[in-house]
Amino acid sequence: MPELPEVETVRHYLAAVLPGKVIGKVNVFSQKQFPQDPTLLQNRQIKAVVRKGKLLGLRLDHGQTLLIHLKLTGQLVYVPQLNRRQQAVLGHPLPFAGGNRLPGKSTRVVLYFGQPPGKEGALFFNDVRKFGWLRLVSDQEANAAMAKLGPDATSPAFSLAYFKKVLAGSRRPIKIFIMDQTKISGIGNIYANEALFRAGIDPRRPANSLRPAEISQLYQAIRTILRQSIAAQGTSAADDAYVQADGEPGHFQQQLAVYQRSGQACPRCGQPIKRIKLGGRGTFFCPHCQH
DNA sequence: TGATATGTTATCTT
DNA sequence: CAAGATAACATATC
Repeated sequence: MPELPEVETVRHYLAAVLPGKVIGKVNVFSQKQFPQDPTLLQNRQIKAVVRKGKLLGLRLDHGQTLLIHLKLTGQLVYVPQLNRRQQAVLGHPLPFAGGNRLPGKSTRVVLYFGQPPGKEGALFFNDVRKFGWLRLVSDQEANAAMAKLGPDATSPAFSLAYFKKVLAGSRRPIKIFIMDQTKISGIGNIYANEALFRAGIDPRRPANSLRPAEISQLYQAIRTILRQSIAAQGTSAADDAYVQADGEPGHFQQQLAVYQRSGQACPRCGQPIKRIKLGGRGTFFCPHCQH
């Protein structure tokens, strides 16, 4: 699942290779996901790669930004060298993209860089479930879209004081609350479960029922988990399409304590991890350690 | 075969 | 009116 650490890992990689490159040919295989005229991107130079929460943006010249959301199964893979048929061959199969060749079965949009197309590499947007999207907007519109999101969970704007304030105003289950992108952006199902385990808090607790010490623990847990996952290049869980921008999986799945571990031993107490549904979503926790 | 998983948003309900 | 709950989206997998 591309959540904050996964999107940040992709952003970090792309920020090292894309700025300065000029978009040449653009292929759109799924119009629903990029409904605009592909030629609008032609001959445009990439200036920077930005992110807030799970939303990515390629800042272009002419005061425009290509916003990208990976949703559930989106992948952004950059390949520096293409063969004569404009194909990329990776060292190993790409989960959900249908093998190790790009474009593949689930490739939806391709941006080719340089002239002839692909001479300076290509960026492949793959997405099995077609929930992800690309949208070219003005910088102002991009800023507005990002302003609609709550403070990024890794930014200073997400302060303990802010967290206390917004929690006080909601009776929703704490797990659902911390996944609300308008309150805090970047936390999805994996890290909501992991942060609550680390903080020892039951995911069903009403947000406004947390005591100051618990809020503090959860705040620290969120920051720690996200930092550790970014350091591990994100989580490529079971049945998860997430890969880094070079096509390699992340490593944080090795450190997961509860996510997708129902029935297995809690790493702290050894009791089995339980799975319930909250807001229609899978929720994993240790009934013995989380209250 | 049909239930399941998932992030976000539109829409419905309280 | 606002907060909260739920359906819808797409598709591979079990």
